Amino acid sequence: MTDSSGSAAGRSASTRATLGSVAAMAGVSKQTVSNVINSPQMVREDTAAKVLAAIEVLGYRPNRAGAQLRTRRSRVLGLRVQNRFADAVFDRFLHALTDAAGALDYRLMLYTAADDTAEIKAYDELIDRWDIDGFVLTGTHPGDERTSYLSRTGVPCVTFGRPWDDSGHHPWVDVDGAGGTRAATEHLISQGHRRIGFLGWPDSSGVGGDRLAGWAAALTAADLPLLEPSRAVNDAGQGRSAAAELLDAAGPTAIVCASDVLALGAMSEIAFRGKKVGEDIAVIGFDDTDIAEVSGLTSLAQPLVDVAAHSARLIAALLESGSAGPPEQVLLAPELVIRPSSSTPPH
Amino acid sequence: MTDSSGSAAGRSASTRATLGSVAAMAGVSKQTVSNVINSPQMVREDTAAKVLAAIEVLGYRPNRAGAQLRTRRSRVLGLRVQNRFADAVFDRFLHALTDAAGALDYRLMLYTAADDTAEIKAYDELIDRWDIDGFVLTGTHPGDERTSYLSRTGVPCVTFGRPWDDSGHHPWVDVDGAGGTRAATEHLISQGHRRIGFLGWPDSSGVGGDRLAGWAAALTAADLPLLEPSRAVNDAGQGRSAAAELLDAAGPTAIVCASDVLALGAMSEIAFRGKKVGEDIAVIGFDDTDIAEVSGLTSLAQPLVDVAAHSARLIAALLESGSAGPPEQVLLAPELVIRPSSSTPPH
DNA sequence: TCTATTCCTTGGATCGATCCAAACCGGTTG
DNA sequence: CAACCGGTTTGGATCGATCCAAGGAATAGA
Repeated sequence: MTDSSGSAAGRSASTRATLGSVAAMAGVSKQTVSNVINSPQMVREDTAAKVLAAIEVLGYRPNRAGAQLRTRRSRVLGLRVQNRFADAVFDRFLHALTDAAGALDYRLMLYTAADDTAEIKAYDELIDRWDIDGFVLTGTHPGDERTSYLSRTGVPCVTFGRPWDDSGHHPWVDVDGAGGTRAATEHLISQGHRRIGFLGWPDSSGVGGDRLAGWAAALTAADLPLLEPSRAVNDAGQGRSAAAELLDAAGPTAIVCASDVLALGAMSEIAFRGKKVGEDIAVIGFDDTDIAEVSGLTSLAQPLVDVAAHSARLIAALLESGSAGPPEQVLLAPELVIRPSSSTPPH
Repeated sequence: MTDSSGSAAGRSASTRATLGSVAAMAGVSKQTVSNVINSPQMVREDTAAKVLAAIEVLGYRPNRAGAQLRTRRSRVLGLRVQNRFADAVFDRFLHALTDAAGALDYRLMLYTAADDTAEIKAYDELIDRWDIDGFVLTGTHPGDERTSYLSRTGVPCVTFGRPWDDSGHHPWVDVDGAGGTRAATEHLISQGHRRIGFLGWPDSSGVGGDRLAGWAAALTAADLPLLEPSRAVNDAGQGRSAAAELLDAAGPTAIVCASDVLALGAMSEIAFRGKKVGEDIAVIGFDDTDIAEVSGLTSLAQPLVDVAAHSARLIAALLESGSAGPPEQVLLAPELVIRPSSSTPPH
């Protein structure tokens, strides 16, 4: 041990520092070294100093595998990635969550599953074989069986997305879609718009219904007409056709959309008709993706960094102190980012 | 499976099946059970049958933590996620890699790092503390110190992206950018274009230089003029200004771009000038992102599923059989997806 | 001085798997 | 009949950490 370099850089794999080697060097027992690291308050200061010096010299880093074997805790969280096409919101959430979990000394392990049934099947294996401590679930929807399965088996989880049927017995974090579309609609009303349409998804339960509800609430509160919403799956082409119907049927001067992708469809239809987005017909999207930024589209930005931070905090709390009291539930407001597509009053 | 009590669903945490409990039930030693799983050829058939029956009944799943402690192998790969803005190509790669690695019984663990230096600092910790077996690196560039650091410390890695300075002593997978832009340029030439410009990135080494080179090669081969390339960072706004310069300075009838984002900038500038993309001036992008799909932009699709499959295969080979012979290097061709932005001949 | 109490420290068992060397076994072979 | 053999099987040590119960030293009270 004359060689001071304990780091991976300067040594061969055989000379990794262990709890035992640190203990030997500091002249104490392994348990004391462990206490210095895990329960510093129960070791005398001078002893701790000796141990810390040894840790420093040897470049000791506690190894997870050993601890994990004893404690049955891996400090690893599972996150499913959809194998369908990339979803900008999910991907930004994933990045933020990696950061937020890392700050609490948790790591993310990825897995794929074709659908919820496959995901539920994967849980047992991930838990038994890989010792995953808990899960962060996304894309909750009415009839979601994943959370009930997990709570039945006693596996901690947090969801990004509220439970849409029962109140749920797990902590969750979500973005207030209704609040967002309501703010968007009120912004349009304050600009002078009176005929404001909604372009949403076919499924009016869950997220889609929430966003629709905010639009409807704002109009009702302002005593304005509720034009029949138009619906399309989340695709620019479909969105464009649906926008065409909406324009023909109801003649709105502004359209609130359930997503940026639908908004993009609406904008192309408007441009195709020789009208100008913003000047002739206002459009507002949801998610504040690249699409919004490059096309000057007003949109609702989800506070994904905060969502991730809360998610990490909630599951860490669940794992470390168990569930004391009712699960915490966090609802965050999206931010309306105003761009040219909605900043001109109607003529 | 008449009784599901072996699965996580039907049991309390205390009754997990272990190698020992399987051995006891089958009336053999732990080692024999281990052999049935890891070296089936060295156990007699009737013994194996007994053991397999016990495994089935108990729902036994070998636990990684124990194996990992002994073998120093975790079957976990590290992948860095950028905490800068989301990158559609990276995200699709991540999804595909999770799948591909999973098929080989490897899992992905994520980590973040602000820059390469921070990433190098993170390696030691990830290896010592979390027992990560190897890394999949993305975004290689000239002067990249990560791979040399890893090879110096003997940690296996594969890169998505070729090494841009030396030939590298590690396996890699990359997409042939030059081949792609060359094909794109040849497609434009076959449409009748003669003045074809290039809108690229400021940095002409690495990926950007590769894509530029393909364009130049096609023009040289066809004996057409090499218009001065225009350059901008990867942003639609910057791309638009650079496109304006290019249009003013060289009067091209077609523009090959280093990315879809730049192409989007070019398209807005063209539209702003009252010209039509495709009919008046052709544009081709790179990456085949959502942008391309929704705006009818011809683009080069990177075969990310194949890239991921090769990456997983190469690092698995490195981990399982060590490096026998020179590292394998895979170069895949992107696919030209033709859309309206380039399908009309120039007038 | 002696015991009680608190605070700190220690040795040994343990988690679940794999590695290793030795034992076993039915069947040749010298 | 003993030595030998390859193919199987076994017990015990081991990886690196934590849990547990007991040991020891210092302080306080009797």
